[in-house]
Amino acid sequence: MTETRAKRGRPREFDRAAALTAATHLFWERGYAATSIGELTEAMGIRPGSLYAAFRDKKSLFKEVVHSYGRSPVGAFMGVALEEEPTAHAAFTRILREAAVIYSDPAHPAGCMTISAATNVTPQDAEVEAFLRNLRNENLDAFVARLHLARQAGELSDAANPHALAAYFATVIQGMSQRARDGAAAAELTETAELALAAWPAARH
Amino acid sequence: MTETRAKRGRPREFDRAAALTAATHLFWERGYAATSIGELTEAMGIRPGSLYAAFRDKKSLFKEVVHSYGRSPVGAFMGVALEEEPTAHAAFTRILREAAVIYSDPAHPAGCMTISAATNVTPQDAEVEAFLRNLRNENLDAFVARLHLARQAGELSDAANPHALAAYFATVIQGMSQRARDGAAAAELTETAELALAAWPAARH
DNA sequence: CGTCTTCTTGAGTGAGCGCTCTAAAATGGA
DNA sequence: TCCATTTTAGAGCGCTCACTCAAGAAGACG
Repeated sequence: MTETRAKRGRPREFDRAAALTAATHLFWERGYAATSIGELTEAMGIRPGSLYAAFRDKKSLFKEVVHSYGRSPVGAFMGVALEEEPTAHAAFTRILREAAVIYSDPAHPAGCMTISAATNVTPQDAEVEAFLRNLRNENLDAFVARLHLARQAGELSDAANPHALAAYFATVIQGMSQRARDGAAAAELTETAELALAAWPAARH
Repeated sequence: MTETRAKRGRPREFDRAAALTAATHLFWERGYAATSIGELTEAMGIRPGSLYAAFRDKKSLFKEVVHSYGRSPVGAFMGVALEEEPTAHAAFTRILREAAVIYSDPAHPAGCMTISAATNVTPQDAEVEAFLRNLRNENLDAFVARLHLARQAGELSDAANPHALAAYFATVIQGMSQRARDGAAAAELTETAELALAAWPAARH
């Protein structure tokens, strides 16, 4: 976070970004609650004291992991597609097709971390669960906003329901993440994406 | 399980079925790992010794909970629809519409327990995760089988892909469970279900 | 050099976990 | 009545958890 480089005192001996990447992999694979400080310190190559000095505590580390994940290509592809594609139909087509490939990419843990990393949680970790839930709902809001814009622009008929469509696509995406974690490969997820796109109202694209 | 009633020895003082229901509610709400023996015994109204005497251990209790859940209306509605409906289209239409209502029913925890109760799990609880994953994949297999039958019966064109369709519906259902746990109400889930049904190939129903 | 600041190390904290044990209590059968 | 059997209550087992602390190490600055 605070990247005030090389001031006074003993310099940090480990690569903070690399440690964050290692933590990301573990949290993504197992989720927040099922990942222990012991596993984290081992994967990050540091001792507990260093972890707490650099990242405050487990919750703060997790939140920073999620933020950096959200700025990575794998975590940001939806927002990028919404921005870059000229039409809503093109944006959601791209989102679903990319999700199929990204969620099943064996280069990293399956699925979307925001969707799956904090689903089974004790009451004292409820804050973490709510944190991810908010991100998911913000994403849904972005879908709704984009589809409202599309309707105003005439891409969708006035009869189309932006909220219903947005919720539908969010549902499919969350389901695809689950299927990826259950072992579904890119081929299956791509077929699912194509079928899901059949729900797009009117064929005027 | 073994319901050998009233043999010798001191009779059990608590209602085994009621205790199982209380455990179901907790596991459904929080998941396997985030539910402690202490919370279970309090909710079930018994002491740890009684729990272990009656249910063996935490894993066995959870598996029995899942089995009884699978035999309840809320847990068995998909299999029932697949059996009772004369056509695959009718079956999947009913499944999606019922899921919308059941997953968001405030009478019990949101979503499907089989989908959400063991997603963030430590390596030593991997068996529990695999147990639920197998149930999900068996459900997917049942979808595939039903759609194969439908194609043979001429309900679907030969060009239709039973596995792709089955995976698509499974994906939507798992996504609906997630959305329900994020607070989606029956109205939204029903809209999602109707949109999802638009993917059904050819309009010959 | 000495001092200040920060990081690293390794031991160790209290709390909560799943689970067990002992002894008393409650039944049926001999 | 007495014994065999099973359940109960309650204390407590060993272990792991997230987290802390004291002491030393490594740089910057005077």
